[in-house]
Amino acid sequence: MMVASWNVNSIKVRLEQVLEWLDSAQPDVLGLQELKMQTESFPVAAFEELGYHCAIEGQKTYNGVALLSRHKPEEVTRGIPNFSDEQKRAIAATYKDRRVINLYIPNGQAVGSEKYNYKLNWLAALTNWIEQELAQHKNLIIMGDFNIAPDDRDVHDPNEWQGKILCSDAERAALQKLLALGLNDSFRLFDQPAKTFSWWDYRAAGFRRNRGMRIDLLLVSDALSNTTLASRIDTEPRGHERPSDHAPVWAELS
DNA sequence: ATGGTGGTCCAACCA
Repeated sequence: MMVASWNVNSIKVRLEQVLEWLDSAQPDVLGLQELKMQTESFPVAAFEELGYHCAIEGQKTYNGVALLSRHKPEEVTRGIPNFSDEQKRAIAATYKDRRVINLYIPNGQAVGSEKYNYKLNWLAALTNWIEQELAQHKNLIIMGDFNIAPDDRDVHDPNEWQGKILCSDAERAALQKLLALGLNDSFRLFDQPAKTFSWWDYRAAGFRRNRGMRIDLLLVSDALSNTTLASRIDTEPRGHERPSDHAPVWAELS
């Protein structure tokens, strides 16, 4: 089973690139973030033609997440239960014996800002929810744009980013608290090349200079860690014309 | 040099 995650930064602009990637990579599940489109406008027919079901949580202009899948989604959950949020950032579904959660975690703008506090509150609500999900679903996969670089290996220049947004102690501690529930960063279950990133700023030729961060993650529950066969980042689409600023990340599970 | 690019949607916000 191949699972993948991609922040597409507008599904309208990136539709052809996503269809092309699905056709070549053939994942069983693909989580998309930053649709920037209302649910009713989502191009369902284009994905159904490739044999994918769609579960969508969209909104106008900002945010928005979707799960595309070979199998029919069951038990679809939209948003974090019992957490009031205008911003559409979470969707979950069950496929056979596996629960998949797709997240677009808030960016947080700058440490100490109002958006940063929203991010930390969001992460606290997420952790409460995931604790409940894990109690019900041993086989849990959490994917998405976490907007957190787990540690300094995931940052092109750790000194430059020390204590800044995506790297601050409180964000990293929140991620560690989530992992401590019984989840694993699938990428780090394997040897990986140094300086492997999933996001590069559009500005200042970030991709060409590999000034990136690894902020797109695929977490697998303890029950699934021994069944995880590979976890990679496909940087190829980031070099396309009119690319998303994020690359797709994927994992293969037995 | 404290910017820069890109998406949404047309002024200003978000990343």
